[in-house]
Amino acid sequence: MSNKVRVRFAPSPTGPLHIGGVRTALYNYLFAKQNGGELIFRIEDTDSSRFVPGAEQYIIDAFQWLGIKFDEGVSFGGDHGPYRQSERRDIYKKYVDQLIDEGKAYYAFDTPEELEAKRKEIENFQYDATTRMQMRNSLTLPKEEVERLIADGVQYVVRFKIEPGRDIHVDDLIRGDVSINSSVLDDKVLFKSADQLPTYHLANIVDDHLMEVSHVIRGEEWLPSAPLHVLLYEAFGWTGTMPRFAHLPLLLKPVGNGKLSKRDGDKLGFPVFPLEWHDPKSGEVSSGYREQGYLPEAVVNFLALLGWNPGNDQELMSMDEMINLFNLSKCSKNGARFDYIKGIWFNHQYLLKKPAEEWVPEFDKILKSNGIESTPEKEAKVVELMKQKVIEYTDNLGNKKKRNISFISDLWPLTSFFFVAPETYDKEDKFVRKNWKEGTWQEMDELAGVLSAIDDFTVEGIKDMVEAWVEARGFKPWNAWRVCLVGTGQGPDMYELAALLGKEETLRRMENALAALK
RNA sequence: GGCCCGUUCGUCUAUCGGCUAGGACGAGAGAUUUUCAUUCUCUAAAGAGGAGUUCGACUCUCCUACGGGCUACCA
Repeated sequence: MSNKVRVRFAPSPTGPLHIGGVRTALYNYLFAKQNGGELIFRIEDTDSSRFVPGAEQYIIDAFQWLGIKFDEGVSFGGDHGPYRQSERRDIYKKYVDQLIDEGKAYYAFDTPEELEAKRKEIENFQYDATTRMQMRNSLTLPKEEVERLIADGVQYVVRFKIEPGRDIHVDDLIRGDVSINSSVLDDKVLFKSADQLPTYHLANIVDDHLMEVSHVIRGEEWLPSAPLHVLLYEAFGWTGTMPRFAHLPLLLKPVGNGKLSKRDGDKLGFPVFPLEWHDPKSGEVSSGYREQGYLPEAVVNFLALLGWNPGNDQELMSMDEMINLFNLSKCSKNGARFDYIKGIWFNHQYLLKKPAEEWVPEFDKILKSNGIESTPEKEAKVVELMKQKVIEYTDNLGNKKKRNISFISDLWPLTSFFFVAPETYDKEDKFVRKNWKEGTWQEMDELAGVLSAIDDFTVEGIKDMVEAWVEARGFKPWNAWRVCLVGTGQGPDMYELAALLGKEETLRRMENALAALK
């Protein structure tokens, strides 16, 4: 085997991809790319009862959206296939038989009912060296009977025969040496009778070996079975090419105890899946980061920092930077609470970095959903407005104003005044009540006159004229003026606002307001 | 219950024996402001507890507590 770094992400197609799985895949990707290696996409569909149609495609789509690219695997090709475990039955059969022939595994005929009875009979029952001789298997039954049972088509599983009393060491890249005594391990089922497929453990080892996987980077939930996997490598005589292990800490609930689950998302209102998922059976819809308006770069950056950091204070990183900086030994060992609030902040940061033009398509959708059809004329204005905003929002252009935009959709309440003129004026509006007093009408009537006389209807042009008038008359017209143009206390600076609306629209709104608020 | 892993501000984390324990999110306060909001500045906020090793421990060891995971013919 070459020394090439080859890692894999191997989900089971049992539903939408959990955000924790996304992070695991991301770390695999970063590690592979940093080392000039390859990332494999393998589908572990050895549990036929949990198979969910559409899940596989969902996972592929999710990674595409996130910008995590695979080098080979299901839908990506490669010469280590097939990459779907359900298509590798013959391969597994061969290796299982090998273990049986060598006496490292055995047939077990115990029915689920018998096992259940045993569990009731013996407290903390475990199928292992202490109990297997009491069970019905090829170690206790005469050879002839075993052959007869098999010939009769009696259901059996294949169990791994674990020799007790050995300390097994797993050299984990994140946790260091983890050791466990083989006596606490049970004789794991390697091959299931129910669907005639191997269990995860067997398929995993065989595939990783055959696919020349060099590093296994996976969630901490696999740590307890890592010693079993080491034993399997030994049993096959593959110790020399055994991959290195790295077990990642888990993502925990934002509040309360336990690991992050779909329920938490529902309860606190954040997605736990990258893409929206429509469950084919229940019809239930689960929200996705993409549909909620998150940018893939933000999601990736946010997730990367949940369990890893570059060792300094840097938080905003592009994928390339992360590939550069990633380091398994800088991964934390303890579980990370899923702080979705910070995820929103990341989105905010990435949104500000995006050129205004790139906001337009998304914003356009929001306009449409609010009944604003984009005419060519309006389209141009949208872009202009957004550019204006981005300039405001971005420090380096010297503007002191910024707005808290975390999602494109946040733009609507902030800009709706531009697209929707106030037709009726709500006199009970707190802002209107406060700023529309005796005499205001006359002032605004006067202001309308001033505005109509302005030829240079730009921020500067309006400002010059209005300020001169303000100076001469000695009152502050801004809030009342805002009532006229917006109808309430929203929007940018008044000069900016008027310039944005244009002379025609500004005067139209002044007229409307004067008529409505007489 | 058994086994394994972990434990620094509310949260994510920095520190790889020298710490006045740093940053970010969030929170609070003040300032700015032509509305809403921003922006700026500031503040509060942590080494689970107990033993040991050491000149010195957040960093190493052990115990306890707590948290997490696993304990299926699921992955």
